[in-house]
Amino acid sequence: MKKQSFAPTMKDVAKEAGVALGTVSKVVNGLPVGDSYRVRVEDAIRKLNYQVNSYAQGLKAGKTYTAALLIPNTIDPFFAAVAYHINIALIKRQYRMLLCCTDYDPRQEQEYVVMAQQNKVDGIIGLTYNPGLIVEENTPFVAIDRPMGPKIPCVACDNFGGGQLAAEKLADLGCKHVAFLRVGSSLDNEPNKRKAGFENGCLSRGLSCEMKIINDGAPYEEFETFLSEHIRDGKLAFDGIFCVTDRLAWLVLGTLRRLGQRVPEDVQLIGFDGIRAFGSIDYHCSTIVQPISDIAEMCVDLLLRESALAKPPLVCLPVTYAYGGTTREP
Amino acid sequence: MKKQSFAPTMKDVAKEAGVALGTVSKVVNGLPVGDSYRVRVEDAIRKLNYQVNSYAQGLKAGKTYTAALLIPNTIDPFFAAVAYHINIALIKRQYRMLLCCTDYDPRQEQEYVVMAQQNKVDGIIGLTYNPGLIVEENTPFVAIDRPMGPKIPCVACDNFGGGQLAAEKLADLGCKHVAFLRVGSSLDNEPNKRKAGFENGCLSRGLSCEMKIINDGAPYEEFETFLSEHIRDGKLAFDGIFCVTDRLAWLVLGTLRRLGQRVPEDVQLIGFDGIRAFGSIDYHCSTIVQPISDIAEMCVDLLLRESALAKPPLVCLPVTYAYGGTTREP
DNA sequence: GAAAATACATGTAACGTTTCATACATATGT
DNA sequence: ACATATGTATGAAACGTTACATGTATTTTC
Repeated sequence: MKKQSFAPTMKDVAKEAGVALGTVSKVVNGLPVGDSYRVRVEDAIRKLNYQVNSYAQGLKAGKTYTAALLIPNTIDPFFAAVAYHINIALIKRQYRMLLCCTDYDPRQEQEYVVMAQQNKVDGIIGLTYNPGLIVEENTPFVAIDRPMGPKIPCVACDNFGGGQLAAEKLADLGCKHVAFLRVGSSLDNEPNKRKAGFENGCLSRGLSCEMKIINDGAPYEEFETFLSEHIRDGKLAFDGIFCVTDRLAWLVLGTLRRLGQRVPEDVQLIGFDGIRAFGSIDYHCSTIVQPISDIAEMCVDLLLRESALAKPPLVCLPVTYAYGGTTREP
Repeated sequence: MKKQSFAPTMKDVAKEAGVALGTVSKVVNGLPVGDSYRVRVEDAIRKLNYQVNSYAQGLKAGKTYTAALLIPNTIDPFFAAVAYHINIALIKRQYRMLLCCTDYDPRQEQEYVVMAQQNKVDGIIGLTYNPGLIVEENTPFVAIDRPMGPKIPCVACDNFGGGQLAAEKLADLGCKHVAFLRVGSSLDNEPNKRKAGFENGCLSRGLSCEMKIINDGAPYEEFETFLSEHIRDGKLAFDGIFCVTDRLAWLVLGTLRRLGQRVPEDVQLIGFDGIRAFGSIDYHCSTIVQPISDIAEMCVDLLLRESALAKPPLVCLPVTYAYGGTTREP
């Protein structure tokens, strides 16, 4: 048994075409080769149905043209959207994407980073809320949304400005008493910028604001309890609500309706992320839109840029407001 | 410049530990090595922070421990769920997943298949509705949901049985006049099994059934038009509706409410897929559940099985019915 | 205590590619 | 017609790993 795989190699092509190995390599890589040689090689390639072995290429080049994307899962529509746009941005540059789902598990996240290093992926783009993640110095890594330390570039949308924008919008739309709802992660001890921005916006616009933050393990019913406790004689104490994500906003929208509150007549609702679930207007909410496609492009740019930057940048991309039916407009 | 990459190799480790190259390899692969050698090698590995280069491994072994998953996108929650479960199934077997999003584009799909062959991924799992896709004989390929030809195994849920089950459920729940709604793909000329099963079920249970199928390019408003045309004096002509996917069911749920129909009081609604969007009861519908995790396991089993089967199987996994608030129970 | 058997570290070849110095053949100049 | 210059195909080395045949040191047996 000479060969275990039936796949033809460059050597086979060279023999078939009656040329040297190097000549085949040149043809495959589009380097200048005499025409008579070129056609002979091309014929042989077609005849044998030859495909380059990119693992041999990778070994030689020390490059793999593959990048890993670390996200918690593909189920959450926000992560799914990130995966989608990162994939597009990588494909544009002839890169492939190794998708690594971590389920928020720090152990798995660390394993994936090591695995990515072993695979010699050319870099890692990580959307993780794990501040303890250890990334080797020489591993190209770009963080999404959360800064991972002084050595690692991070691309995020303007979370603070988005929170502020939400407050201003609610103020513009006539709200007086608003609430901020959030599901916090127990692993994530960073102060929430959307909350900070919202608070700041409320302060400068004179809105009274109440916060309700539950932990990620807690049942979402806590929001229902919170809201129902703020209803007196059928009337909710808030005329505006800002939810930290669209996903939460959708849930709260259902909760509010179940509690007999009309949206946007009685209470206006703004989410964050700009996820258009299923492309349906039924699942819209008014929201602060993250420029996910720009974020993806920027991540890939930073990851694949030839020269490492002296100081890794913290990129902050602008957000916009989009009407989605849960506010009193237009 | 001796080395372009700073990553240490087995040779470096061997030199550091003062042992032979082969000994390092054995330690790395857990093969029996004398204890004194083992500790020396392990120390050297730690000291140099050595990581195996799996591209060299792949080149040597002709195996990459990577499989490609071909799906249209990660945005559709059904595809996202498939990606999630396939990933889990692959990880269990120490495989990694290369995710390839095709956007339903036959050209891209074909490109990805070739790319996958070049990468020498050990196999491809494809969820595609492209009957023209050319897959080389010797490329391990498993299709999800759609049979791709006599040479390629396919794993699907019991679509026909699911359609039938939906009809039976609606009949059991007292429906008399039902409708089937579907968004069809222009590329996909295969008869729809869910539709066939539903028709069959309606026939055997004496339900009158109307079909409305729009093409994937068409605006979803056509469903709204269709439904509103079947309302006379505020009363819908149907007391039960079966939608070909949950996604469509969610849309139709919104449409029905907008048309002043109560679900499930006036009309009962059943979807298909069993996707629990955002884990929220607000976005549930009663549905025929695909065993996505079983499908994923089965795909990976078939893909990685050592011995090729004489006749590639068409696996059909059973579906179940799940109550989700849009039918009159319990 | 010497010969045979065992155990295990060693080092080299091979995987399929790219690259670079070499060699050859053709074209140019005198 | 001869020497030089040009262009281009050639083939060997190298990338980092694994596996196997070889060699050496230790243990066992009578």
